[in-house]
Amino acid sequence: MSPASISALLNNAEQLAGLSLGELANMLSVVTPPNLRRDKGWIGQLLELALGASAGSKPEQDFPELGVELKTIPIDSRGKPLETTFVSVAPLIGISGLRWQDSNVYNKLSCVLWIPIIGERSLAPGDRIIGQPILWQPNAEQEELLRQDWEEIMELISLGQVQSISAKHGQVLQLRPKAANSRALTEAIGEHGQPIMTLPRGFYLKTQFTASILAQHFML
DNA sequence: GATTGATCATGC
DNA sequence: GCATGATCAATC
Repeated sequence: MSPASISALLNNAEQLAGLSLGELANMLSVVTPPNLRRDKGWIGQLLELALGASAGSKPEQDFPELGVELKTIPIDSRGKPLETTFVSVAPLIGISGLRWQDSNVYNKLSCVLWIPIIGERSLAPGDRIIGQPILWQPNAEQEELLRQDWEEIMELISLGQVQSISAKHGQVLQLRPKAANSRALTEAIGEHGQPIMTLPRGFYLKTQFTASILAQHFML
């Protein structure tokens, strides 16, 4: 089921455009939940199944042979993203000397197949519509913004300032909790260089940034 | 209404 | 707990 080339993958994704998620779920014999409250990853997993992404929880791209990451993005009827986009968990220890080009963020964002999902929050998941896919690679300006934010955040983490980093840091990339709940803990660097336990964090793309990516392609 | 911190499901 | 897939929901 895994596509042999990027063009095949893109073609497959284009065939899905216009379908509702309920229709796609029926085709795949998947049950459509009434809401996403307990199924937050349902849309992403449905599209992974439909496009033949290698399942599993490996810290890799969805199509490692193609070097492509698959991401669904919820948008309203005007094409504006409704949510930030999760990229990857942030390493909090063992990060000295880690370079931007060796980071998980760089790897995952080097080539992304965006699948817009059209529908307001109030619309039932099964009634939301799959939009036209966008194959994106960051241009020089976008990569520079990402790199700057990543380096600033990672430096603060390495200096033991992780607990002072809020979602306000960064222009396009932000660091926010990424955990089962607020009681989850993981090891990090304290302000005096000592080990501390803190909330696991993840990197997210701000909506303004993803909106610019979508706008860039809508104008083509 | 946008943003930020919190949370849900699943398979190791 | 970590990594996958994200959205929820209280607060600003």
